[in-house]
Amino acid sequence: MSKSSVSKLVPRVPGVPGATRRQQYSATTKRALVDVAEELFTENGYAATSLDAIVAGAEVTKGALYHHFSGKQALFEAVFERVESDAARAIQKALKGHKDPWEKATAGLRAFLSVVQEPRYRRIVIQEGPSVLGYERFREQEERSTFANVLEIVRSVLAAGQWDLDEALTQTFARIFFGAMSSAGESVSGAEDPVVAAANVETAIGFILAGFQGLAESGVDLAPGGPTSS
Amino acid sequence: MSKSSVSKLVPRVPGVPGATRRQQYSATTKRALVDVAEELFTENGYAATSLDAIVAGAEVTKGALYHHFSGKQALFEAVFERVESDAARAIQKALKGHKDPWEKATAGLRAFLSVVQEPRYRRIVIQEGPSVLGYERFREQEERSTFANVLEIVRSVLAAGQWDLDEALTQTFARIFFGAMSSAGESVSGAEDPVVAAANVETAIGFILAGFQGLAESGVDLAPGGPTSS
DNA sequence: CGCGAGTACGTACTCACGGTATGCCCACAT
DNA sequence: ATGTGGGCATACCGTGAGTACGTACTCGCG
Repeated sequence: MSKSSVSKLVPRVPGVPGATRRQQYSATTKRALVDVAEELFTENGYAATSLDAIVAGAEVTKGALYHHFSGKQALFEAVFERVESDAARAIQKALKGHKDPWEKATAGLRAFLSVVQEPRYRRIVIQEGPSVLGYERFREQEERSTFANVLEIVRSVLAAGQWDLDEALTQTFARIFFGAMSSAGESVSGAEDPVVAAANVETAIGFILAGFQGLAESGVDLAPGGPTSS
Repeated sequence: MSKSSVSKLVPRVPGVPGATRRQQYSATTKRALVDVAEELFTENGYAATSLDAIVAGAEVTKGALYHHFSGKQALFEAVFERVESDAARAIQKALKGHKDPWEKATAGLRAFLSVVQEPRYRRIVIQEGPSVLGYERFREQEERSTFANVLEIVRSVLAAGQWDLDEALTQTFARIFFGAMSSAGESVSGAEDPVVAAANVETAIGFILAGFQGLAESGVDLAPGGPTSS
């Protein structure tokens, strides 16, 4: 009863429904903190970025920071999650509209290559992520964002090849491709000419995919210890 | 003249030729520092390991540490280089004796998979390396050790397939495989049953290699934009 | 409209840790 | 035998993460 009329009693602000002024202000400073932290972490790295610099950039004090986050690492995690989810969204967007699994794969590849060239993704996710979060948390996070996309692509490709593998092997394939593309991303963003490097990567990966297609057409069976001639 | 009789004038110790007692003592403490640092870095990570703990473990003081190393990061680099060179040596040893490039590749794969399961390699090189050393230094180091081995394998495989690619594309292939194997190593060491996981990895990689062999036999040309059907 | 309550911060401090400055001691060359 | 410098120990400093506590303003209610 007393709650039913909340929408009238509490002052509302157009942008964010269901929030009081206090909550809005709070959310604003929290966002400012994450924004500034993302920028400074990307520029100077985690260790070299002091909380003082962050709160100064956000024009607040440490009291505010420690009100919203339990510490420096928690703040980093907030930044990390945002960068990761943005990346995952970008990739997912690129996947949409492709029905053919091979096209889907190349589209996903291109999207991933562009994501992996963003400074913030490189620095925060790839470079600092494992060290700051620890390997376990890092993998958990990736598992349900970027890696999930790769896994989906691999599934569709494997399905297209009429291969029916168990879950573990599928995951292994996905891991391998994920690592391959991460490394590929490095060779792109580290190159003096990223465009040429990106073309090389697409050629290389495309060639691997072509090998798969060839095997699919010739109806090779995929089982442990199978394909290798030894 | 005065130098010609050095071998008689300076006290020698059997184990290390050409070193005075002082130099030996010095080398011993330096080694102790690196040993303890490697252990603690592996256990608790870089940030969570204090210099006080290291010097206590090595039974020296910070004066000794700063005499041998310019700082914490320099000490880490010494540890890093040792772990990396050990890994490279192990892989190179596994490569010896194999003439057939495909056998060589699988042998290298197995060696790499075992290396990547060592806690110290995982923690110091993979997890902390990029963050502590920075991406540039990290890649420099890998370039001339572990990655060099992968590159060599890729070269021999490509040569066996009669493919003649330019340097950039070869490097790209090597990068991709390097990343693939790194990731594969994770899925092995992170699995509840590493033996099964390792078998899965070998199956997956073997399958990719089989795809290559298939393409090689059918004489596919490898050029930018070539193999993909799109 | 005021008023108690609690949220959202600000301020001032602590303490751990990386790094530095300085001095001592003993092996080593002469 | 002796000075000299390498090899280390000790004492100190600055920075920065985290904490304790104070304060003001918003909110919900009578």
